[in-house]
Amino acid sequence: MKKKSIKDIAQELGLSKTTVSFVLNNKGDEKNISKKTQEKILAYVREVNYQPNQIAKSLKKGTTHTIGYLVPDISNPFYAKIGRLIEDVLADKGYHLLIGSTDEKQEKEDALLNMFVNRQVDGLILASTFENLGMLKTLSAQRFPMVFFDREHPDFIGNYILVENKNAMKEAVNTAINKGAKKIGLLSITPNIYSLKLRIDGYRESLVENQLNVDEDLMRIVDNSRIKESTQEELNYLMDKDVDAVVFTNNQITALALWAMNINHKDKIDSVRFVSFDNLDLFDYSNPKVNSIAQPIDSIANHLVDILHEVMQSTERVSKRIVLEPKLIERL
Amino acid sequence: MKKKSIKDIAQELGLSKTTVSFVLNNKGDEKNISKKTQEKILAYVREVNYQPNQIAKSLKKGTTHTIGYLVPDISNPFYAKIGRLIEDVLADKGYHLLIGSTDEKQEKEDALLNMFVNRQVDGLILASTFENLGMLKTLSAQRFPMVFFDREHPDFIGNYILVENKNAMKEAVNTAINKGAKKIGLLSITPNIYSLKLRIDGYRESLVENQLNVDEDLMRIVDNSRIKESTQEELNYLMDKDVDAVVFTNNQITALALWAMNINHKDKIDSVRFVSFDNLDLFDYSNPKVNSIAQPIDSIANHLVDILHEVMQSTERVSKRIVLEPKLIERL
DNA sequence: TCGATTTAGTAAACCGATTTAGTAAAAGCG
DNA sequence: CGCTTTTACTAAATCGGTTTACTAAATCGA
Repeated sequence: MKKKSIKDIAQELGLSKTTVSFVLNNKGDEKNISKKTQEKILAYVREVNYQPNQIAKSLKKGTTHTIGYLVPDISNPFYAKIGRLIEDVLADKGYHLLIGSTDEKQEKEDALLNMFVNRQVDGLILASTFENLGMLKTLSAQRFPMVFFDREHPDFIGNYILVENKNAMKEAVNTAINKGAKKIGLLSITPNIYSLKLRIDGYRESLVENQLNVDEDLMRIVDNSRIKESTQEELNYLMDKDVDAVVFTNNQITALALWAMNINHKDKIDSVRFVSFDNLDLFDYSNPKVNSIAQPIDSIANHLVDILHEVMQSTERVSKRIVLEPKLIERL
Repeated sequence: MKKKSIKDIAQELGLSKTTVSFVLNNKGDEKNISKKTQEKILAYVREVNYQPNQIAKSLKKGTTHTIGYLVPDISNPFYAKIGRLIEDVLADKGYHLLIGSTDEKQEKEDALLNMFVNRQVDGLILASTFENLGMLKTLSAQRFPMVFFDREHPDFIGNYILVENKNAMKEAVNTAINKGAKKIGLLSITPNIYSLKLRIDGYRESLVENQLNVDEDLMRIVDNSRIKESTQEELNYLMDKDVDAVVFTNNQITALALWAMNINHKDKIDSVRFVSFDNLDLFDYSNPKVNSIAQPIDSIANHLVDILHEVMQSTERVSKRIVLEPKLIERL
């Protein structure tokens, strides 16, 4: 009992494939198929629960109703949540997600981009590492529908949904200073991404504005390839220097620092102030609590889908850059 | 400059589609295509960076190298992590993931299953709610390659990768009792899933074995449809009853309870003992800390892919049920 | 030297849908 | 009644690959 094709249906009803196809695509009236025949087809199709082969459809139509979602790591809560929100919005429109995690590695990103293109996805939503602009520029030149988020590259023009990085970080650090912080360290993953640089700039500017000493030695960059151990080491370094606050440039490093803090510096948990770019629910009940800059994920997801949809429709080139305001969540 | 097809390549080289296809599929030698021609084709293909259309390939071959991943919520850290691990293992084999979240809703699950089948995925990895056995049984009867995890249904025979639920929970509760807990509450999402029932059974059995009073009133089921508020209410209830430990049946509810605890019962944080089925990294630095039953996610992911692969290869029906041992992580 | 085999390749069918271009019969019209 | 139009439907091409069945030329073997 293999799956029925439209050809089978047509044969069994003594009609042509064409007629059946027309009716199934709601073109029965337009194509002058009699009500009776339409009814007959629909009834039969319902009876045998015929399901059209989407692959065949895609081949002919050149559209797959599939969107590629390319991020550094789908299991990072930020990307996972955005992914989930996008999934829901897209599902309403009949689109589904093919996913790919790059681990920030260019080869993986390139391979995945190729994979997406060969599978004829209708569009891409991506948090690219922007290490290989060539490939992205080629796609862009071909008008391949793409919308970027979370990260941007100044040399790449495209559709971006971003959040304000520098000012949000500045404001968050200002708040920490107002609450009494005087010696503020920074912990970041390697800032190969422009957004991270901006976040670090925000930290710097806040210190300057508040006439605090900008000490490069308190700005620690962890080694991405051994991120857990490296975070622990760098946090230890900062705690040894007796900082009274630590600023983190993304949620991943904050979570790791929380872990390290509970292992090595339980005594200082109540005396140090954590500030994180990106929010995590757990900051509500972590030890220590964390002040965080929460990206408006619902809004990001909605904009991503809206813009992508717009790009997929329109024939002209569109390049929108939408910058959303994150929200500072104060917990201590 | 539209994408080149194999037909274009053939024309441009003065060869037939057949020859080009043979060479591109490494059948050049077998099909007696001369070395010279093979070289010519390969060189040209490299030069113009020809990428075969996977959709066309899929249509002809009847295989898409795509696996469907169906879970209640891809943004739940447990499913997200398993998803990520599976993604990596599958990518090595040239497979990629199409995802779908069900929100535990049967209609969504059915729609997604249909979607997966119509898109001709080669296999499914699923944490089903098992509310509509009909659809699953139909697929199973058609030998559709499926592997289930996280949840099982006693009336459905299939491939399962599970963890020991009852005994693991019993052991975890035993440990809490040994450390001094005497009045132990339980908080669970609606246990419509067999695994959850088993976890609750484990809790019960531990109480019985330790001659503690089994008080149904201390076993609180939250309302899934307003899970956040309901968890808060039920936690309040338990705290009012002065329990000295709370057992949670999955990570989602534990995280919510941690949040509620920090809002309403800060004073009791150090005097209450949390035990959670499912681990979360954050339990290392949450307030309070949480003893958890960690599922062996790497092992689960590897088994899922292994078994799925096996099922996809073999023509006979296979039904394996693999039960892995979770690990108790003691943090307090 | 002549039939058999090997070499090197191709034409055409096929996967399962959509879509264009067309036809035969019925209906409309003056 | 004869011509046009409409109705109701279909044959065949197409999307871009793979695969089967075939052929012409070169080589082999006795």
